Amino acid sequence: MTGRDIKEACVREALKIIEKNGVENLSLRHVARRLRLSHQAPYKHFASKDHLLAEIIRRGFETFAQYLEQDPKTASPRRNLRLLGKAYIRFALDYPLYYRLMFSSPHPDPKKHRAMSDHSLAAFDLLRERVAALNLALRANMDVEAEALFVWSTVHGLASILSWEHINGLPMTPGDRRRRIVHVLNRIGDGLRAGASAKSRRARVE
Amino acid sequence: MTGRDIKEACVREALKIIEKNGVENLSLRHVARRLRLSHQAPYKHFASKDHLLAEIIRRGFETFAQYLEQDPKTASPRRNLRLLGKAYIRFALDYPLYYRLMFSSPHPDPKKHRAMSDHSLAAFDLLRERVAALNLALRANMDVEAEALFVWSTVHGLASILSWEHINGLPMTPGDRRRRIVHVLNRIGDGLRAGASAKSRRARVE
DNA sequence: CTCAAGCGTTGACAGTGTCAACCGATAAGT
DNA sequence: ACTTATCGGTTGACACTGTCAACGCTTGAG
Repeated sequence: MTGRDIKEACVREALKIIEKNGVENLSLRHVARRLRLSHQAPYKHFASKDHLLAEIIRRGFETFAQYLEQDPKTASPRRNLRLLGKAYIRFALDYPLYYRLMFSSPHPDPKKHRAMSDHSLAAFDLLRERVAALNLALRANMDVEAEALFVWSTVHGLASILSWEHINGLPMTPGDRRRRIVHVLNRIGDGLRAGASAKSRRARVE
Repeated sequence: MTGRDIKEACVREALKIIEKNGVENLSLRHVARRLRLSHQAPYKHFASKDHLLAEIIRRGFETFAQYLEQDPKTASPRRNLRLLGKAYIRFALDYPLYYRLMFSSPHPDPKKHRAMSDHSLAAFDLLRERVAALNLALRANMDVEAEALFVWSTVHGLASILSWEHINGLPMTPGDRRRRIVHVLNRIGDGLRAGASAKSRRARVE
């Protein structure tokens, strides 16, 4: 084993350690020990501990992007938006560890962090775009930005709660979970429908 | 300065450090140094670093509970639910640091952690109760648990995004922010309305 | 007056991130 | 083909961390 293999092995081993001991107990020396290498070996592949963490999170965003873009673009804007939401949730359920690292952990490295939040912003762009498409198709007069924030909030909140409970093992059968996810996604649709039909009365009593 | 004062000072100083350097760079020795005490002094008041962190988070949940319960109970269940949502958001905006520590950080101490997640569950209970009250008042036939999860998801997601951006300083004027918050809360109401009027067709095409 | 407990101290130890120096193999340039 | 620089591994050292152990003062209870 040499070269890029070791880099790969570092990432893999780091993920195992995070999964078992939590991200706050990750240590490069531990990684090196598990790989039977000297404590400085990982530094030949990552400039610092934060760089290793950043790489892990980067991969998280990578597969996240794959999830979000993998869904087929159908002819129905409404269905496309829903597929995006489902993909988002599916990612959070498939990779709760990644999800928590990406969205519920103190990020490292303000410089790399820029690249990450760019990724995150790209996801939001995708969402905004689909909301805009829906708006166009319905000939409605949505406040696209605000509507997108609503969708984003709900989906992100649901994903957070699910990935949190997924770990915590709160009592919720898979059937229940599935049903409630569908329910929440339905409510998003309901909200948007209401927004689309209420064309001009943007200002409402608070 | 002695006794309980020092305990208080530790918490205060720890908060300052977290605010400046992030929670992952908090160290008891640093706290002690800033207080011109020996490195072991804090251990006379907190059994471990995690216990200090747990105390900080506990206080977060405490004022969180105050926020959620401070709003007056009006006669309108709908209004009550909305007030709860607003209080939730207000807390996240007033104490973004607390909010992130409570909901977006690796928690310490699995034993204390039980007490914390109890607090969090208590908040969810309050929400569920108000949704149930709304359901009763409307003589609707909601799936209260699912409906509450919808509300919880949206509010929590919005609060997360806001507290995240609040730190990150993303371009959003206070006016915009206020308007969008109102918008999202309106959408929650729209979703619930749709749920209340669709009494029996619980199962819908996914 | 004794003495135990509370609360501060110093000292030590293992574990951490990271800098510096070293060293072999291997690829490049002359 | 010989030099040489770079890559990727090594050991050693440093400052810093959490935490245990032992020590001392101060003070209130018996």
